[in-house]
Order: sequence, then structure tokens, then C-alpha cells
Amino acid sequence: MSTNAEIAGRLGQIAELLELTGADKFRVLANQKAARVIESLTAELGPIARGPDARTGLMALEGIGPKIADKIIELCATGRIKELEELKAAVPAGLPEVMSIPGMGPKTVRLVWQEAGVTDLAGLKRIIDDGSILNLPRMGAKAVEKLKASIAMLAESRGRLGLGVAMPVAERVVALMKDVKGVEQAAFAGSLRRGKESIGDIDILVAAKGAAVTAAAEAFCTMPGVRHVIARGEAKCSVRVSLEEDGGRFSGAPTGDAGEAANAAPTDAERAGGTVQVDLRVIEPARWGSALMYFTGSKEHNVRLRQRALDRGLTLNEYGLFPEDKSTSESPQSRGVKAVASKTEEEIFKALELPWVPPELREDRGELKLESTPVLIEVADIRAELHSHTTASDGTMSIEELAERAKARGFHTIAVTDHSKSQGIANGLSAARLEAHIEAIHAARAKVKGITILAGSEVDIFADGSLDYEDKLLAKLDLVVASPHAALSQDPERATERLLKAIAHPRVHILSHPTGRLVLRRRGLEPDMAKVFAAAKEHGVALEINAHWMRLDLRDTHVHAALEAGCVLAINCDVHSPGDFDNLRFGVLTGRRGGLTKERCVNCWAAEELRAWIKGKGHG
DNA sequence: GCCGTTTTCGGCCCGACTGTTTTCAGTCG
Repeated sequence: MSTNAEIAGRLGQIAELLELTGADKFRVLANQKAARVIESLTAELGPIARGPDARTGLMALEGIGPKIADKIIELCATGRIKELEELKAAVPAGLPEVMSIPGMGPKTVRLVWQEAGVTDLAGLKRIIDDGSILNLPRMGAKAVEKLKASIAMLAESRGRLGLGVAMPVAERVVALMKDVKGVEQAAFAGSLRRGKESIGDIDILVAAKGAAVTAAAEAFCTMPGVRHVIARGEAKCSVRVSLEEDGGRFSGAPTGDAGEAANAAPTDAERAGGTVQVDLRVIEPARWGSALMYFTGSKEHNVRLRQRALDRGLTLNEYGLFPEDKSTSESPQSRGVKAVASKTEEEIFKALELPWVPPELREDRGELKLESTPVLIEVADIRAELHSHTTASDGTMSIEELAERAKARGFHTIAVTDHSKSQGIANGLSAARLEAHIEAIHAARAKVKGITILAGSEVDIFADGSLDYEDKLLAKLDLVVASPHAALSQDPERATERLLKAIAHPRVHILSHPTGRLVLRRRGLEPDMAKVFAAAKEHGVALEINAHWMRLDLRDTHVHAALEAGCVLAINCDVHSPGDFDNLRFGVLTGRRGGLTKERCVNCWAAEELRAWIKGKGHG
């Protein structure tokens, strides 16, 4: 049994070790690319690799040729890859960690390994402490000081940040940069603009000229919260900024989500040592579009765009799209060549004969084949919240307050879905309490006008796929949201059966946070998602993107696959307290990354359409 | 190690910053 994650992991290891042996960099690149491709697949490769046409089947995937196909087949058949074993034998096990130190690339690691016998982090520290590292070529006092600082930083900054932690920091910095005199534009770019679920660092882009350039760099490096200036140049600065994180119910707040805070790992801020790296680039206003594109990435998307430019006799960089001139190696911008396009992203895409591509789709997952700009879902399209909790279980609001808050957001419908009886720690409702709660919801309906309040429940899906209430009781509800909360490390086969059984239940409307994963913290279930999607399509069950930034479950690649399978989706905030409504944008970003449109999201439907779907499903 | 509407071999994106250097190698994004 080899999951895609395992296959990708092994290939990534091969790439890393190859780098350390000084192998051809394109061979390294090929393994990295294959790992990346496999990681974002939703269909499992295992069955293909064990099937009759394994080699052909695998080679149909981009980036996988005969050699890598054979490695995958070998792994699935024997549980190991000979090449990897050999590399592991040849490269000391501690070196990959040494290479993870900022400033230590493959060349330098090789140098300290071969010339000074360093085989792990302790060895590196040793030659730094005894000063012998200075005897190596290109190793001066300053380089060693930086290395020391990097090692110290590494201990406290390993790990990435959740979207919800990074976004407020980025927004604060952008607002600050916009206030600098002479700054014409400021925005965050990078993986944050693409809406990725986790962020390594924050990229800030500023358009300015003349005195404003240095003013921007100065303001950036001295802004509140800067703990350390890593680099400071005219056009580029890097700093580490203090973090404040509120993980809400996932970080030990009193309103624990079914006790999940109790076994949760340290918060992002804690793991990151309380800081995040923020990079600033200052560019001329006339080059805003090309710079924004460049720094938004993804890297793979950019490579693809550059290739496309070259195919058209053009060359693309962060300064613009230029005519290619093979007679010189000097860059077009330094020769004063006029750009074909540079001011806006739109004009550059147009010059490359492409529609503008929304940032969330720029992952080299086929977005350059789009014939027009897709109209993806937006926060303003959402008209209903279908997953929320009140004081009856572990929420902080009464039914009336919840409904008023939802109404204030412009929603036409709110579903009250408190926890079911087995969620004892979340004060889950017994059958009798649920009966009474349904009555209370009906009473609130009469009080709060201008919004439909649905009586629902977030019903636990047990490990065997059965539900936490009797069918007779479920039949009294307007809406049933079914979720896995416990037994989240069961094997993929059982997880698949579990979810399929829940989906097939005639009373279930929405499968909520289907895998139970927590971003950067917990893997959650790893069922055969293709089967889950096929079943959801068959039974008309909506698959939820839980909008809390620590869940984002379904994840982006699942969203894409679910849409391909013909499913409808839901984006719910899983509201426990008033602020949770604000997480909607993270769910929407994730939906957009998967190509979600408002037509395919039940929360965007008009009241009558939504009601008809709920009713039809309920009697189905 | 992958890939091919000019290729089954010879390509494979591009620039800033840093530190150690006198013209550049390495790292990073």
C-alpha cells in the first residue's frame, strides 16, 4: 500500500539526496517535479502501478517518464526503491537537515561534508565553534555569523503558517506601505495572494519612484513588529515580523471543538518562534503588472509563462514582457528596451494570447489552456450559512443572535446545526435535547424575520459509517450535516467505506469537513476521494469546504476533482462565535483554487432553489 | 530525468542579494 503522499515523499527524498551527491540539476528537477505532480493528484496511483499497463498508465502523467514510472512500480510492489536505498547509504542521514538551514544550499553542504567531514547539524556547529569552518573556500567571518544566526532561527522558525495567521499580517503591512508618501501601489503577492492553505513567507510589492523608493524600504525595515532585518537593499528587503495568533477554538480556547484543542500541536505562531519572514520588493510603477505576476507565482506557473513567451519570440521577467534578442546576454530592461507589456497583468496575459488568469489558479494545473477568464465564486455570492452552532452545544450565541448576525451579512438562510449526542465534550445534544432544540428553533423562526432559520444538526459519522441519531429523529430535521470527528487515523479502506455509507444515508445533505484534517497539524482521513465524489454525485450530497483556515477541508485539489466528478459543494463557516463568519473568505479562496463557480455552490443559490434541493434530498 | 506542430538529442527561466571576490559563485525566490 503506497499512497500518493508516500510516493511523492520518496521521490522528493531522492531529489534531495541527488542534490547532495552533486548530480545533474535537471535530474534533481525531474524528480522534484514528478513528486509535485503526484502530490496534487486526487486519484490514487497505487492501483495503476499494480495494474497490467502500469508503465504506460503512469507515463501518461506529465513529468513522469520511464525511469520514474519504474520507481513508482517498484515502490508499490516491494515497498522500497533501490535507488533511494543506495542514495541513503551514500549520503549521511543528517545532511538533509543541514541543507534546510537558510544559506546552506547543496553546494555548500557538499563542501562542508567532503572537505570538513560534516555529516549532521552537530558537526556543522562543531566546525563553526572551533573556527575550522573559516579554512574552507568562500567561508569568511560574515558568512559564518549569518550561518550561526540561521541555525538559531531554524530552531524557532521551522514550519509554515496557516492562511488565517499570515493574512492579517500581510494586510497590516500593505496598509502601512500605502501610507508612505510617494508610494503609488502596494499589495501582497506570493502564495498568500494565490490563497494557498499554508504560507512560508509573505511577499509585499510596492510601486514607487524617486525618493519614495528609499522611504518605502526605510518604513518597511523599521515598521512596528520587526524583530530582525535579514537583508536590506534598494529594491529588496527581508525582515522577520512578530506574530500574534488566535486560532480560536483550535488553540485551547474555552469553546473547544470536540476537544480537538486538547490534542492539537503547538500553534503556528509557537512553532514559528513567533515570527514570520516578510519580503519587500520595490518596483517602478510602470512595471507593476509584470512584477505582480512574477511575485504572485507560482514558480511553476511562471516557468510555464516564460516558456510561452519564448515560443512567441518574447522574454518575460519581473520588469516586463520584451522582444527576445539572442545576440546579447544583457537583460532587456538594462539595455533600455521598451516592454511589449508591463503595466498591468491583463495586458501581459493578452500579449501572450491568454485570458487573465485569477491568482488562485496559477499553479501550473492547466490554467494556460483556459479560453476565457473563469468567473469564480466570490464572497459576495454566498447567501446562506449551513453549518453553525449555538449555546445549545459549543457555540457562544443564542439561536436568535446567530440568526441576526447571519441576516446582517445579507444571508437569506441560516442552518442551526449543533453537535450530536456523542460529542460529549462539545455538549452534544441527546435525542430529547434535540427534540426540544428543534422546538426552540421553530420558536426563533417566528421571532426573527427576514431570514430562514433551518433546524439542523451536525451529526457524527461513527467509524463504521453509521450516524449518531436514529433515522426517525433525523427525519424531523430540515437539514443534516454529517461529519467525522473521531477515529481520524483509520486506514484508507475503512475511511472510504465509512464516508460512502454516510453519503448513501437518505437524510444526509452535506458531508462536512470530509477528512477531518487540520492544516499543518493533522493528516486526517485519507479515503479514496474519487469514490467519495462519485457517491456524493449519485446521492446528491453536497461536499463541504469548511472555511475555518485551520480546516480548509475539502482542500483545493479535492475541490477540483469533486467538480470534475459533477458534485455540488458547500462553503460553510462552521460558526461557533460571531467572528467565525469572517473565515468565509478562506473557504472561498480554497473554492476558487479548485475552480468553483457560484452555480456549483449550494450556499450561493437563491432561497427557493436551496429549499428545493434540501427538500428533494430529504425525501430521497 | 523528461520532452518534442521545426527536435528521439540537446535543450531545460531569470534576476537580486550577499560575501568573497577583483569578476563571480552560491542561494533564494
